[in-house]
Amino acid sequence: MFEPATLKDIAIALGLSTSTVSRALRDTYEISPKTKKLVLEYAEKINYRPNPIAQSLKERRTKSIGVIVSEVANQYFSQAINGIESIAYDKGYHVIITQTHESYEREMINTQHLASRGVDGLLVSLSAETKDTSHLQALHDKGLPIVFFDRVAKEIDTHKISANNERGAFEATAHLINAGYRKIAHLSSSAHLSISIERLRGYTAALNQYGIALNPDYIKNCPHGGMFQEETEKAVLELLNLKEKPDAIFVAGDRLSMGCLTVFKGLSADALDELAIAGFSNSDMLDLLKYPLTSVRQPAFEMGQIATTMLLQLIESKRPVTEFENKVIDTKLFIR
Amino acid sequence: MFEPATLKDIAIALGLSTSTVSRALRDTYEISPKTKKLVLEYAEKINYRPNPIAQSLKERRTKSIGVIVSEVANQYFSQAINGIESIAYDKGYHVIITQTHESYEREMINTQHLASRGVDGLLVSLSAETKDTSHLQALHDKGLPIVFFDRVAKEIDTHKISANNERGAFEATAHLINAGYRKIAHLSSSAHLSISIERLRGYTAALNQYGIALNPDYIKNCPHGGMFQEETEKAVLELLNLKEKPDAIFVAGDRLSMGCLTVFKGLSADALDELAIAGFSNSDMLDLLKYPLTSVRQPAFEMGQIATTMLLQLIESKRPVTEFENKVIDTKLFIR
DNA sequence: TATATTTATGCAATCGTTCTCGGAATTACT
DNA sequence: AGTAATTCCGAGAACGATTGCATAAATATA
Repeated sequence: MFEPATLKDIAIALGLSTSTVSRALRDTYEISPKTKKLVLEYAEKINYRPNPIAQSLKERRTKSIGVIVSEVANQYFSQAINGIESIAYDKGYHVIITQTHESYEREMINTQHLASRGVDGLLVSLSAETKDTSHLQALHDKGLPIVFFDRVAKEIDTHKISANNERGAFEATAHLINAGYRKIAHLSSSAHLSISIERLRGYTAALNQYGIALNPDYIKNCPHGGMFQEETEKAVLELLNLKEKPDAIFVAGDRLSMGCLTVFKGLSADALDELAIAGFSNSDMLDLLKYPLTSVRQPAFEMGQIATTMLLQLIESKRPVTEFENKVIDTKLFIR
Repeated sequence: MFEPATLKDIAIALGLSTSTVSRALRDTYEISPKTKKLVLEYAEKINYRPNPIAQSLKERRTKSIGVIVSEVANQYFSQAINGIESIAYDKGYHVIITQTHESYEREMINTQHLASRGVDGLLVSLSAETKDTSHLQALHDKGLPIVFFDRVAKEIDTHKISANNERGAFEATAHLINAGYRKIAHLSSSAHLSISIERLRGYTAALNQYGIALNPDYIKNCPHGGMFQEETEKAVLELLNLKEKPDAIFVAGDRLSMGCLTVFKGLSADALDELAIAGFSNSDMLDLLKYPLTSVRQPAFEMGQIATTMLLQLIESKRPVTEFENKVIDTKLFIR
């Protein structure tokens, strides 16, 4: 079986003590250049690698960060993860990705799992089901660095980074209005998520600004963020069956946008006649779609990078950080 | 800061030794029921959790498996990862996902990283660039369990699971032939990948069976599997600029299929006149595309599950396994 | 009652590192 | 030459959990 060399092996081979070898490898000043060279060369020769587990045990850190997202099979998150990795690997940190599939229970399990596994920090985007964040609050209180991205917990005081959801939603809605639509519905994820609240705010602000009355019937929520297509389908059909049928829909999420289009596909052409759709999406296949989807795109990669930079800063800070940042980044509108 | 309770804390609190506490918690027969109860209740009360790092150091296993894929922002892989997780988490294993972005160098780095981090096993799908698999062979020789999925290394003797690429390719090509196309091109990933070889074989077999001569000009490879759109674009345009322009293309990969369609989008309608396309893809947005794409879909989730089951079997096997399985699973054709 | 056996617990080593001490050996200074 | 300062290195204790071995106490046996 697989037996990597240890400090002790080197020490014995060179007739030194493990302390000396350890110090030589970490380039401490108290070791003579001669000895250092000897050790370094031998270590190189036998391809010595310090055992990260022993190091973790000793140093009480794992050089790894945990990521909690709803699912990787989502363009926004997979792009954000790429951003996270790009920074983390640069700084020598491992990234452990976990998925909640929008379930509160899985979010708690994953949180526990990562915490007990001893990650040095957490990058979290809340699940659609999550209303109570005390599982995260508890860890944060115990000193575990946490940074929220995209779907943030407003009640937890830590670094947060999100897109300018309100403005993005405003722009998309305004675009629909400017294109002549007046009966604009809004399809959103679960109502309590930060992103849902902000996007709703942008939507209503746009209606307001253009003097369009808000119709409560036009607002539909999908508590599972589109994880269950039936939920999306029900919401869309309810909208289309209103006596005052909307002529446009502003959709608040990637998965929901796709779900919505999928519902459309099953409908006759005249049911969709002149029905416009705009929505948040980070897919890069939108140009290939049959049905044109004006999209609000989030800078996912950059958000991942920034979140990670913030987290590593928290992790590597000497003294406890008490000033927290709430960074907001602009989205981009792609008209189709 | 965050100081979890240790065995010692319990031992001191109850006036016992750490060994007794440890044994009580692991329910050893030599501890009296009285003491066990005492320890268990106290541990429960203070919410004791054994330190996994210390356990790993002692037991020489980490209860984690490493996954190497080209990228998670790929429907096939994200679905496979869901399958992997579903099994791994059930059995108490962590999953560490890494991405190669189709780069050989990153594959080596990730492999090293995971190995030194002490994962108990590896689930690997090779990068498009990888020709030499000695980095994996070396670890396998040292006893690290490895299971390949999708893009397998034929020269390494271990469990493997892949789709029936040859038959899938055959069916897709045959479908194009049956639909009346005769000048069928083939766009593929890097030529040395197992999946490329098998899909090419299926393609040629279909042509053969229907008595269509194979035209070498019709076969184009993209060494980076579509990671660089320019590469894909060049290949597609070369095909379309042939004097004997193909009337259909069979595409061997998910990303390539999308890349191909993206090229199409930039072309005039008559350049595409009667150009059919069929390809491997696990996207669930295909029905929403402007351009119909007949797809070969792999059972990604199941493949992830099976690969993980195989890996855990290797990991938990008492004696070294020498008989390896090469599992092949059927794909499914979706005609569009 | 004296000895053998069982039962229940503690001691100490171990996994691979890091780091605090302290102590040789060498060099510098009166 | 004798002392002080410097340079270099090793012993050993952590980190938290597991486990072989020893041993005290309790019980059984003669």
